[in-house]
Amino acid sequence: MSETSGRRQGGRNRPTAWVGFEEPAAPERVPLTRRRIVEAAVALVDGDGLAVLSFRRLAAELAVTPMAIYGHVADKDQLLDLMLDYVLGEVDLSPAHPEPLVALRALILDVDRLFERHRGMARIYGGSVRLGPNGLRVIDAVLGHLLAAGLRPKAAAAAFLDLYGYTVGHHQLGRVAPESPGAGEGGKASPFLSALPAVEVPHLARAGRYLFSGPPRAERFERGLDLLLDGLRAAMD
Amino acid sequence: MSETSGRRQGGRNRPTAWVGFEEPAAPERVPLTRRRIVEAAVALVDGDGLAVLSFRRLAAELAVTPMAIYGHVADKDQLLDLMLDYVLGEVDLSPAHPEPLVALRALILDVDRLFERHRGMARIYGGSVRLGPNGLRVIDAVLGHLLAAGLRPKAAAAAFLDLYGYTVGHHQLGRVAPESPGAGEGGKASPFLSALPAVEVPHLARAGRYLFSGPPRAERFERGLDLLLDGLRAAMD
DNA sequence: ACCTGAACACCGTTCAAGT
DNA sequence: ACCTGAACACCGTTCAAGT
Repeated sequence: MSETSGRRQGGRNRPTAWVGFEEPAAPERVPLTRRRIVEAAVALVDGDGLAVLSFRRLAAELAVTPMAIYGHVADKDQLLDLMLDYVLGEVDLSPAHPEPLVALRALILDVDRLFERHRGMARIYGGSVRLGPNGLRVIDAVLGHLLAAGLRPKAAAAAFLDLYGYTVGHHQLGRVAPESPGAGEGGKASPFLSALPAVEVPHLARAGRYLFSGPPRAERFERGLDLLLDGLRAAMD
Repeated sequence: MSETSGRRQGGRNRPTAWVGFEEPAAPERVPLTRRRIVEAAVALVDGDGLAVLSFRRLAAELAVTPMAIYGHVADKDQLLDLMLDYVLGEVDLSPAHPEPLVALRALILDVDRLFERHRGMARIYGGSVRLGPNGLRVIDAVLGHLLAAGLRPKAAAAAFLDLYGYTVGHHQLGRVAPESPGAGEGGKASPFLSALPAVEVPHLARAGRYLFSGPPRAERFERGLDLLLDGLRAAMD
């Protein structure tokens, strides 16, 4: 249905004849770079979801043959790694607060907003991911705050996994919504809240409507994050 | 390489001649049912990972044409929904303890063990999921314990999402490991811990080795779960 | 009613060739 | 050095046909 979108730029079918009327020396053909590929891929996923990302679609977007991409990226797995590291470069790592756990809170919330901006990117963690420089810097910053708060290295590593796992998981479950349009990536709705058998699932009938109709996901994330941080603080004493 | 595995049962090439020597009335052709399809799909994913699940491969495993599956399952999305609900039926919902939060802890740990048994199944939550009866029963049980602990419906719904999001997220990040064989689904290693630039990421250099070489994932999960539950308890007073 | 076979519109990726 | 074109071995899914 949207298979012509790659040709919309019109950079492909330039005139063949008309000698003397060509463009002066305009670089019609922008050189393909790894950065251009990754940026186009992220934009594609931001717009239409991770499911539509393919070398062929991406190549069309770049007005290039699918095989041209292989000159700059080894395979699709590496492309996903590069995309993840590219968006992780947007995280603000400057410590915004002298109190380590408060600075950490701000950092994690920034990561949360990142995955809110780039929906579908959190799903990449579902596969096996090779971390790049930006990913390493984010981990390092989180560990830095945890160590500064007084945690021993082993406890800091465990806390990082808890916090980051919670963040990634929240972005997968937080998008499962019933009947709200455009909730699922493919627009698929899950209308399970309508006509619930109250006899079989009485508690769901009571509290179920707050599962998805409550406060927005980002706010719910912040509440759960505070649970984890409070637990961390309590465990330190 | 393993493309012949579907024919190993030998149910396909029965003798055509030899009249009078046929099997008496043995039902050589086991009828295809939705249950058989879902069980085979779960077994396939348990063995080789979610990536190898295809209607064609599944059909080979069942000694059937790919199209035969469509008689019992609408499409691949529905198959994933059915698989998830099938394994969620293995969760023990009986309250093992009079104290609600202790019973809840046991329940969540049982879900964790479930995703440990069926690796790759937690990844299904990355897409849009329609919940089945078993999935609803699990949510209902979690909400029941939270309500019994004294949480108001709205707070119980929020706590469910925190706990379940943490569980699913932990099963995705917890499998990202460097260089350990068979860690990633495709066996892909991520050797980032070797030769880390200590100047750029000093905290990672200090605590990074505990990220993956520490206690096993299940134990780390339990520690993080207690953080959440302690935070819940503290927030109730 | 249930399964098959051929076909369509896609994939990632390899190989040999073009400029 | 960088891009193209054709081809291979896969996908999910539709359609028309078999029994």
